[in-house]
Amino acid sequence: MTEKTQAPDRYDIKAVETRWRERWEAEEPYRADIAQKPKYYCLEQFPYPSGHLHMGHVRVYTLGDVIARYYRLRGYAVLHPMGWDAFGMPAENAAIKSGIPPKVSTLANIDYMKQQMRQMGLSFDWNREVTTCLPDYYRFTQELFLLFFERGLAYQRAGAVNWCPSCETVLANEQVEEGKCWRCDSVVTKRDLTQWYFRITEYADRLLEGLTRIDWPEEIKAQQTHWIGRSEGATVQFDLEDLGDRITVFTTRPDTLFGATYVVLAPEHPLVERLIAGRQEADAVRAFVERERLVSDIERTAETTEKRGIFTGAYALHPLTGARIPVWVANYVLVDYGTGAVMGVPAHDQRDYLYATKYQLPIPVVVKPESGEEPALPYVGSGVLVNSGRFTGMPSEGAKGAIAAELKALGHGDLKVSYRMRDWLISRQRYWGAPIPIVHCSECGPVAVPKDQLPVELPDNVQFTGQGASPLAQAADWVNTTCPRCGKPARRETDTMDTFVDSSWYYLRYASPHNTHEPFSRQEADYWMPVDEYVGGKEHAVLHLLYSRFFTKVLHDAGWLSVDEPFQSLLSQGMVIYGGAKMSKSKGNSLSPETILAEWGADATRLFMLFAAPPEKDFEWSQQGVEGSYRFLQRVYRLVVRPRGTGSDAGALERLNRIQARTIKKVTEDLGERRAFNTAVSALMEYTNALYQEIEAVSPEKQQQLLETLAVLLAPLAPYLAEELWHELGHHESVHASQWPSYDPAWLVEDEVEIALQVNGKVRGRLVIGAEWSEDQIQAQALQHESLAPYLAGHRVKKVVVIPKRLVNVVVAP
RNA sequence: GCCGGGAUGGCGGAAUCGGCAGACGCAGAGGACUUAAAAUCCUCCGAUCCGGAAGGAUUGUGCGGGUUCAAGUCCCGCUCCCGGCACCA
Repeated sequence: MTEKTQAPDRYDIKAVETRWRERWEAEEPYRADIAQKPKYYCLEQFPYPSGHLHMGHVRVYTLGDVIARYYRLRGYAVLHPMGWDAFGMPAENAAIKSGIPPKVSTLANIDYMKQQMRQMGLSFDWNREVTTCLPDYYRFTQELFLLFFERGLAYQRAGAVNWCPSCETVLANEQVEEGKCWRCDSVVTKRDLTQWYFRITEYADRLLEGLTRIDWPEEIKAQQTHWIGRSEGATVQFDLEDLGDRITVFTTRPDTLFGATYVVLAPEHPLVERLIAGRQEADAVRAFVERERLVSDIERTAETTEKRGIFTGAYALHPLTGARIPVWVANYVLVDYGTGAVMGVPAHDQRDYLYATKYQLPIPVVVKPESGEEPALPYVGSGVLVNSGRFTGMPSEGAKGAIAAELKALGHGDLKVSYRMRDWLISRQRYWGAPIPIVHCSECGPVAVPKDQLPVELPDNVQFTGQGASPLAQAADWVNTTCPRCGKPARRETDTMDTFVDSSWYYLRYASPHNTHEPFSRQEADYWMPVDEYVGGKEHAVLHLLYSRFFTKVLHDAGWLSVDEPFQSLLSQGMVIYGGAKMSKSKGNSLSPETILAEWGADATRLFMLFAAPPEKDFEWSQQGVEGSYRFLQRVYRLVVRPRGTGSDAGALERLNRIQARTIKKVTEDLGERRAFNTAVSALMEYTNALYQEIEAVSPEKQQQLLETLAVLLAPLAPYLAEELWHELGHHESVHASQWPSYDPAWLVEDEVEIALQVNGKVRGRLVIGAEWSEDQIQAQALQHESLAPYLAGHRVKKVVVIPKRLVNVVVAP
């Protein structure tokens, strides 16, 4: 009995999804075009093509897709593109193992992942796909490098850098987490190397200021603010006794200057060697410096590490008192923050206090609390200056400026702002990245490759050994070239760029993906930018998200762009959890999107991810949970296709009109403003339940209209089923090209409301009131209501609070 | 230590501007349909107590205070959990 005369009670997910996927791909309904209507740029962070989507990708692309589909239905010109962050080490490491060239494996991975995205029903405009490892993209990455170079924002510098021994390359500061490589977790060591940097510190204040103008989660803004680490203070210069030199320190507490009893240099400070030359302390200091240099960064910068130091034998002169104070070298001073030197003020700094106690240096108090009592040491608060020459008696806050001014007048210091953030180290000693477009000439130095010679393409004939320097260095016929300026023999730069450079501007390339003569056109970028909603993970809070803001500001300054912030709003989604923990292969709790999509289909998978938690919270996958979403979709399907009776019950019609209006309003707000997709889904469930209750009591025309509303509201969330229902309802165009429903606000106004009757705040009864009732009328009815009688009898009514449409609270004396 | 976020039934979560806590779903219980099961449909479902039941009382949003007619929501003081930073002068 396979014969089916009635509508089936379930739909075949695979058949439905295949049918519409094929049609959508043929018709390309998601092409973004500049149009005479408001634009909406919805972007999700593009993936590294590892070979397979993971559940985190499924979540982030679902969230973005809902937003994109919603705004399309609202009539916006929507840009919703996708691409590939395709340079990076995994492909190169795979090449070392397997011999398959990175380009080959990467492009194959892209093909597979693209097919997975198509299966998920994601509404990307594939005509705008960008792939950062292809020359038609990275030639512009190189062009942007040259722009930075011309503007003095890209420069080479020698110095100690972070080196990941496992990745065989250097890392930027942002890419070292607790002393370990962000990618592979190896302990990072130091190397002295000449490397390329982007001068992001020049934009520190603008990066801070911009945060006040964008709609990002507090959490992410706080992380960036802290990373930038702006700190207002002063420099103070201490002349060295018997030497022509001076030591410059940075302090945030110039008010405590009179309490400085010693000066400390970082072990790596360039002055150390000059200070000790010829002194009896020299050998001991050198030995100390050598020892400290070997200590790893994690240990070196841990707060709990014991403070160790050594006296250099040299003395400095206090700039205001002229006192002789000893110069030390100590492990707790960092060479790359401030000036790499500090003044030791033991009474008013925790670290200096510990140090001075250990080495028996004097600890004079120069700030006392307002109350005048003796402070417990170290006293790091503000107060009034004591023992501070002519500044004695001054409040410490005011003394900061006064002392800095005095120093400036004497030529011994000035006000100064320091930042924690360092310049961005972008060189990588790896093959699979965009080559830095520079030629090194022995006559002219580093010379920019002229624009018309871009791209500097990666050579194919290289060996991947994973050893030593960039594999590019071994490609002799590639490395050896001529100087673009003088024509003499020269060598190409063999380092490639950090892949974060590629991803710092991809959102602009989407505006002009086929432009062959510039990275993007200003006219197109100005139409689409800024990104209205950017969806991605929190792990990029100070990496990609900071770098992209920096790029946008530089391009704005160069006149290439009108905006100076790339991402107006940021939706930062939580992790996908399974079995109580973040998924990982090592924990054996990973879920494969392939299996899940095959079992439940894209719609149920999407719907469950949206329903089970708000976007920014972690989301736990559960088998029973996705079953619930699957059941709901089947229930909706049955509601639409099953044979239904009809009727003309005026009460039912009114109730259905009301819930229809309420649902449209709720789903509109939840998708559009609140991004509360979980409550949007629950509203649709309630609507569906209500339709089940009494849709048969109204006319066929009203039924059609109620169900059409359901299909359109469901379209952003479950695009395949919505399309199927839309066609079941007799339409021939796509539901995704239809219009978001509107509602008559009159239906939101209830003409009868049940309110709570409280006595002393406790609910004791209920009362149905008419919308037109006055407060007096409500109060009168409430007071005579029989349910309150036992509670009012024998008590004096002190007060009656009437909240229209909510409750009446009668306050009685005990 | 500092910064940010959080804590609500057995579970995920809702309560958007101080106004009836627990929407919606999951799990569970009962019932209908079925030869049976699945599926589906209907009902119940914070805790404690009273009651045969209908119903009622008390209590309840991490803890302790406070403001208010009214607090999950506001204020003060804590506890614990998650995330970030961590000798940054």
